[in-house]
Amino acid sequence: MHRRKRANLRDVAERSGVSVATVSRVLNTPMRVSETTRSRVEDAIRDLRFTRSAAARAINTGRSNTIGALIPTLDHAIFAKFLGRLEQDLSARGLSLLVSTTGSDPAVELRKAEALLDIGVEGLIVSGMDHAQGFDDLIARFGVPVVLTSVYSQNARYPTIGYDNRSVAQTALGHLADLGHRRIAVIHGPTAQNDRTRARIAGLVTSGLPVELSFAEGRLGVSGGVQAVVDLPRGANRPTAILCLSDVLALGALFELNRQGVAVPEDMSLMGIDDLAWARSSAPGLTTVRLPAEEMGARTAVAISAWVAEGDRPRSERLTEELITRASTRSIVSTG
Amino acid sequence: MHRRKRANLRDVAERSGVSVATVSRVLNTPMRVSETTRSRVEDAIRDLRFTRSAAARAINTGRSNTIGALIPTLDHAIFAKFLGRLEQDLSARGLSLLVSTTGSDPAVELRKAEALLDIGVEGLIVSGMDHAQGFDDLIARFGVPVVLTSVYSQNARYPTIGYDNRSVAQTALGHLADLGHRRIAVIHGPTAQNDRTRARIAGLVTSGLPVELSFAEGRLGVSGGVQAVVDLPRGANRPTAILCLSDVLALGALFELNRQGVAVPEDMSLMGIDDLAWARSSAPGLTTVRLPAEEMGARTAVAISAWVAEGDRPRSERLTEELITRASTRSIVSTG
DNA sequence: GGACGCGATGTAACTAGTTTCATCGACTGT
DNA sequence: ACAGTCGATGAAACTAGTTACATCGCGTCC
Repeated sequence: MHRRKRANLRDVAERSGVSVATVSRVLNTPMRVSETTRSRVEDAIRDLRFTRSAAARAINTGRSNTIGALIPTLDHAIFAKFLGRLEQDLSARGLSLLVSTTGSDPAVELRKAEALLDIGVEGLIVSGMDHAQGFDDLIARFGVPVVLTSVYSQNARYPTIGYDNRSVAQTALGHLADLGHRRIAVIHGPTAQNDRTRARIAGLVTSGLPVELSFAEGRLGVSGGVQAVVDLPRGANRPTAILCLSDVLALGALFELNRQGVAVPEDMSLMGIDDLAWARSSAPGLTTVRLPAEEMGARTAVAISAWVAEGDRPRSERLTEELITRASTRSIVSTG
Repeated sequence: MHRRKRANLRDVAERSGVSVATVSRVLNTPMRVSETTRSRVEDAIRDLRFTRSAAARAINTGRSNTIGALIPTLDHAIFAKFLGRLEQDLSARGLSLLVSTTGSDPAVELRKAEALLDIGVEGLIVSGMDHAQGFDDLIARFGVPVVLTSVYSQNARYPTIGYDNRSVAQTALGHLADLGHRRIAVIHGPTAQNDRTRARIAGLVTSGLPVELSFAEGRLGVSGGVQAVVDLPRGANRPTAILCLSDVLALGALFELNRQGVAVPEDMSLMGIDDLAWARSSAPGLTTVRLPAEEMGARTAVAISAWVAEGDRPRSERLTEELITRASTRSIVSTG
């Protein structure tokens, strides 16, 4: 059975004995239609199970009520949190969210951005500062609002809504330095094509704090944290604290330290960045830097919807990170 | 500055001195246009930075190249995995994915389904069997393909692509029973409005295995697992194994057991369901039942795209779960 | 050399809505 | 009683494409 043709405005107009203009008014500005004809039209709409074609609306109003988001991956809870809230808050404003994942590959990002724009998104939400050559041209061609998230910068080409990644990393390192740690191992995800990780590392390197840092790069996931701890130097070089630039890495580190019988925080302080949901519940609770992912989603929803609906280009917003001190870190001198 | 009006087909036609039909042909069936005019038109397209209006295309072709997905939450990694793969594979087939989260609330689901259909999705992907009253009417009204995921059933109203949740739970319980466990605590998420959790519990209750089960419901998250273990009975009633109906609950349980100094698996066997990425890396590695979330995403992409493009209504597909034995469970008799 | 076929192109109808402008009738004010 | 105003409605233009059908050369075949 082929689906029978859906009723359109003309059908409704014919059935209710009015013009298409009147039907359109019933749908858009019902107060301008007399009570009697309105109810007649509404009956016809119900009888014919009529639904407006979104495409036809879009062609006239120029609005698709759709926003596109380009994110590196859904596999990382921090993006999932952001996206979940973004979707909710956009939905509350009558906008739907088209999601595309890029795997952190700028070429893929460019391709998917074009696909989203072709589909007709009214605005685009993109992670990070660095994008493929040609990205700006593409945006200019479509003349569509773009906001950058997970980063904050005053002089970016597009408004940014996010945190200052250098500062985030320094907040974390400052805590460890305050506790007296001087040899600190930093575990981070891939730096290639990830400006946020690079900014965090830059923040650490330029912190000016009296610490000696060693860096280990692993894949961004629990297994990356495990591996980095396996490779940790022993003996005199051994760090007294581990700073993971992402909580998932810290989870892996915690597992591996457990496996090795290294007590946290007695024998090793451990710290993450993100404050994922489990960080509060882990044993020991994970000291971390809370990134306001949900708030970022909420603010981004507000900003982009105002931009597409009223044309208000938003300002960049800096969301502040927060040090969350739990049981996984302790002072180096309190050993005795 | 107002964005200047975007060029349309007529503009391109005028500039290149051909009719709109010819321009349309250059875009859709370039081989039917002579080389010379084609390049002339292509130049005009480039000069005017012309891009087809997706809405206008959709109105004519009846295709929006968009699929909607309704999922309970993005906060749970199993859905994120599914969705990530689904998006990738749809994208490879030229389809974009509109994501809506429902928070497991059928009323919200219904509302969001309607929003997606209004926007013009060509197909809908929905989790689970149970939906709000009115859902079927809505689908019928739009006459749009729907596939149900995370569940498998031969006699559902729509094709299902997923696993048999009763069987999944029985696979897990069977493993514990085989190891000799007789008193088993089951930790699960909310059963209200979650047919999958209910199906798993039903599978356990009707397993016919010689076990004594106790059930604890908590919120679906790490903290839910923690709390359930805190509440675990002591003394003679104490179970010898814990079965969590989701890995996130197992993670919470593991943390709390760690905190209590209960050795896993020596003093307590622990098992999950899902096989999330970290389950391999945890200390000890988590015995679990692998749910093929990614494969589900891939299969769903294939099924729905064939349905919307060629009209092939897919059959339901049962994806099989797999027992993954790791270090968190051990035989009850091997204590001595 | 005229009919035939074919590729290339144009004209105009068509998709499903929104919106402008004109019209009509009823009510108000003088 | 007659102009002025207002609310309700309709006709038709308009959005930006696709596509069926018509037309126009041009080379080929008989």
